[in-house]
Amino acid sequence: MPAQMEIATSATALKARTAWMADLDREPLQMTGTVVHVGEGREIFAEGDDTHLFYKVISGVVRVCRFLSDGRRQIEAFHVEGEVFGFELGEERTLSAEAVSDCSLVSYRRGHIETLAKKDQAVAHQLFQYAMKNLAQAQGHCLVLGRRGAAEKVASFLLGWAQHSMEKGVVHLAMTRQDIADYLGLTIESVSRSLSQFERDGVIALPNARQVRMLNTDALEDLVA
Amino acid sequence: MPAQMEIATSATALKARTAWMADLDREPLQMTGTVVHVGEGREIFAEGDDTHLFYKVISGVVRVCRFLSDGRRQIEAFHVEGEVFGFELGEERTLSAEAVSDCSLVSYRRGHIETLAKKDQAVAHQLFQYAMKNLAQAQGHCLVLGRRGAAEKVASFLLGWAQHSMEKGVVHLAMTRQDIADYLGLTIESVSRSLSQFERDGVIALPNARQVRMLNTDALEDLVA
DNA sequence: CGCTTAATTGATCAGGGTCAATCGTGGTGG
DNA sequence: CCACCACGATTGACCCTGATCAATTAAGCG
Repeated sequence: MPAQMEIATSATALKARTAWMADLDREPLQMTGTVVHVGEGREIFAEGDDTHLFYKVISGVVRVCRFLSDGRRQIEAFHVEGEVFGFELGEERTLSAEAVSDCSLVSYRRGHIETLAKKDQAVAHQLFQYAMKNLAQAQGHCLVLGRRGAAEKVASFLLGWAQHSMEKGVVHLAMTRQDIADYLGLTIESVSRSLSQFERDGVIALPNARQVRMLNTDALEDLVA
Repeated sequence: MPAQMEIATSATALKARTAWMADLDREPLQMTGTVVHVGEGREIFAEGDDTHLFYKVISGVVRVCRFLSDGRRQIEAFHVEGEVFGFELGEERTLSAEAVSDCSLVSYRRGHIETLAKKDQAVAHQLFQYAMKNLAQAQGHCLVLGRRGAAEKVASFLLGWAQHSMEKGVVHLAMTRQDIADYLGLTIESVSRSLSQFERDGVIALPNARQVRMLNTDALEDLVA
């Protein structure tokens, strides 16, 4: 368990109705977790770690990834508020996770939740839903990775990310170009070039590297087809 | 529901201890399914279909895939004996499935199983396990798709497939080159060239297009790293 | 105000896509 | 039984996209 994660307070002690508790009634996991804060770039867990904890994102963005022996990195998924990540079948992790931005998470004890799930079918159902959500995400990711063109991939990523973090037509990218590249199986240069090209085509505007104004969503959707 | 699937017999009526029932005791889904046979190349379900059925493979190989509007196909996964496929979150399927070879499957009614799962935690747990298995598979697939080289991808596929169907050092490929290509995000030609190169390098032998004799597994594993 | 790191842009190159021809094999029908 | 056909697989030639290498710009931050 990484030292850089600071335990803020037990979730059970939290009285304030914060965002992650917004749907209390439909959230059987509510009372069982511990809130932790993780600074930008910090490790949440690493390949080879024990799998006895898993997490739910309260705020911030998390990347889950795998490293190849030659140093390349494949980002499996970005996780945002409300999403659960970090459960695996085996005892030992095959993936690692880091905070893309400062994050607040709830950590759950796997064994504890499994015990709960045995008694309470609502917990079991919730767990299953989270697993399925992640599965659907991974399958969508496969589709993007299988796509031929770099522009297609970047467009696909933009549209997907826009669904999370668009505000008045402006998407805030929490992650670096390198993160995007590692997510899409491209190089940083290809990502940059695709974005520049979109801007030249008047499809997006880039007020700064982290802000994308969506000018012509349809054009992107045509690309993704 | 495709007409080409012929219902053989209710699973509950099956007395013979066939392979798919081998681990009866650990299989809470055992008594609830219907056995169907699907001929090679036949559709099992299509994008847009209802999700009220899901399946378990008794024998044969199934491909689960998605079609892009321009006709390209991304194969999400190949499923073999013992694997479960075809459950999705929504009411409507986002994926289609076809028989790569003649298949025997058990189909389960989603609603029925969900009712069971509410009463029997063992069923719920089993379902969760299957979902997680598919998740792990999809994540592994992402890793392969993200890889740079064609040879790396093909090597990775061969090693993965060998774990299912190797027999005395010979792997039988149930699928065509096109299937492999669509699974790996390559063209048929690139797959063929990679295999030919492996053969020239003495890493494999290709007695015929569907048989691969593994001569130097280590060399392949080095490629995949 | 420099220093550091991220991002963009340009030039070149190689891997894989594309197009096309050939080979091989299994199935069918004369 | 064999000839032919159809389809999958292989091989070759060429081209294009994206990787690589390198230089420049931009943006935080002490």
